Amino acid sequence: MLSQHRVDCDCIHCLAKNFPFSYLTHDELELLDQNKNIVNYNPGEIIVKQGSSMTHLLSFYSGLAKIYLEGINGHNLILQLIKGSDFFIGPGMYTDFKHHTSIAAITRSTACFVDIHLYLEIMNRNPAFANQSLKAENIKKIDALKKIVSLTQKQMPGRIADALLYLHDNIYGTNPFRIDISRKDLADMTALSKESVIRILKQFRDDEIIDVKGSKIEILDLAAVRHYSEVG
Amino acid sequence: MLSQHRVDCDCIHCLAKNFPFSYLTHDELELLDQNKNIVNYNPGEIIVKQGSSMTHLLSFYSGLAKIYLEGINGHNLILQLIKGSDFFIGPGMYTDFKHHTSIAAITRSTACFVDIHLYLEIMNRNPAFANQSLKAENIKKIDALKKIVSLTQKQMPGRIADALLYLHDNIYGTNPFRIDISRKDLADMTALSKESVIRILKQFRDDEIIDVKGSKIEILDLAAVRHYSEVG
DNA sequence: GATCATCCATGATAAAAATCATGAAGCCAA
DNA sequence: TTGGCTTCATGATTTTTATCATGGATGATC
Repeated sequence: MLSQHRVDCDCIHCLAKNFPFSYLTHDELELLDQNKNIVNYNPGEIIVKQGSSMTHLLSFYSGLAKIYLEGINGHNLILQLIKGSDFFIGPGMYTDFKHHTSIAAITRSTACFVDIHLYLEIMNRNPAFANQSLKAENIKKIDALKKIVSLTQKQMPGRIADALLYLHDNIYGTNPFRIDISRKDLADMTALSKESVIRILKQFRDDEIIDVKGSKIEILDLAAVRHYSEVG
Repeated sequence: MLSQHRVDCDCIHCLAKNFPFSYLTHDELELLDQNKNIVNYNPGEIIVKQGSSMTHLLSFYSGLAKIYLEGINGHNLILQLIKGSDFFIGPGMYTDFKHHTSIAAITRSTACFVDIHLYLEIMNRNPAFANQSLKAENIKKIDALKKIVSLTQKQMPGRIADALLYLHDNIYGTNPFRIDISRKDLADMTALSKESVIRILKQFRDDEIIDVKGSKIEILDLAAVRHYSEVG
């Protein structure tokens, strides 16, 4: 049944459009194509495990997955969601060459793996691509700083507002949107307990800021959500 | 009185030893040397202001400073301390070319500024240096991930333990050590209130894990501190 | 369609941490 | 030395959030 996934892709047409791969030459893309490795995943399956060796880089092809930190006492913290056509380089690159986060599929997903040695080779001979990779990494670092502020300086309504805005702006892009993640995942995104998540969602619904029906969420008052996000 | 600071340095002898500058050629170091800009700061003075344009990069020459995020409602969060010979590239590099953190002197400090265009030029023509810069940035990103875990999943004793270990291992390197930062700064490092910091320090002292006399801190039971750091 | 498992929801309670209030101690400057 | 200022310290109280307990809804499986 996994054959329903489309796996016959080539890097020239797939990666060429994506930042930072748009800076690669045709030859370099063909090199990647000959060394790629496509894998399908069912919901819940682990794609990358924190602590394992970083032998390949991940170009996420389709589906939805969560990038998360395995913390203390079994607590996970979801750093970001990743959807079709996102490229992922972990911070273990150039340092200890281990994965410092885990990635798990939320929906059925397809991922494309690129050998890390090939990536390094291309990095060394294509400075423009190296610069753009730096840029991509720094954007993630800015996001991480925002996340630290959100998680340490905002209280529950502000953090839930941030999660709702993230899902709306970055993942689904529609309103209403149907979330594929559980309340537990929302809790792991906001570093709250799942009961607290449910309580704030109920409070937002009672205040007619959002409408929640199961997994379907509609933002009724975007300005109010943004306000909660800003004041904390 | 600022003339007490030594300001007659040259990049060839100063930067050549420091990662990632050890990967630069003699000519490149001379280029830096001709374009450097040395500034002295008194305690409390702002060296880099969050939100300002990133026109120069900072090579911290001597003293002690704090790199912090200006958050919500006047709350600051100290990400790291920076001491002599540390090089600082912010995540605004390659993205919006703005500073996303502020840096303020804690003790009298001297900083050396490098024009960003020059840095970018060297990055483009020296791939080995570019790779090492990536490495330096990724090490900071790993630290940021650890910080997120510390601040979101550990409670007060674990976070204070982390701060004590950071000061001991990374900043002062001696035991006992005399901290230059206030209790308020410790609070900003751990995202706690200053009263809570004082209470945990007192608890650690009562438990004979540390000895605190004003700004002098001695770790009496390093294993206990590490244990608090690990279990949260 | 009954059973089981998982997720969602909600109230009651407990724990964690912030805030408030108040002094004490240290440090300068006049 | 005195007064003023900042930092440090500590107890009382309140706020915030997690945990616990329980029940309902939903969905898959046989």
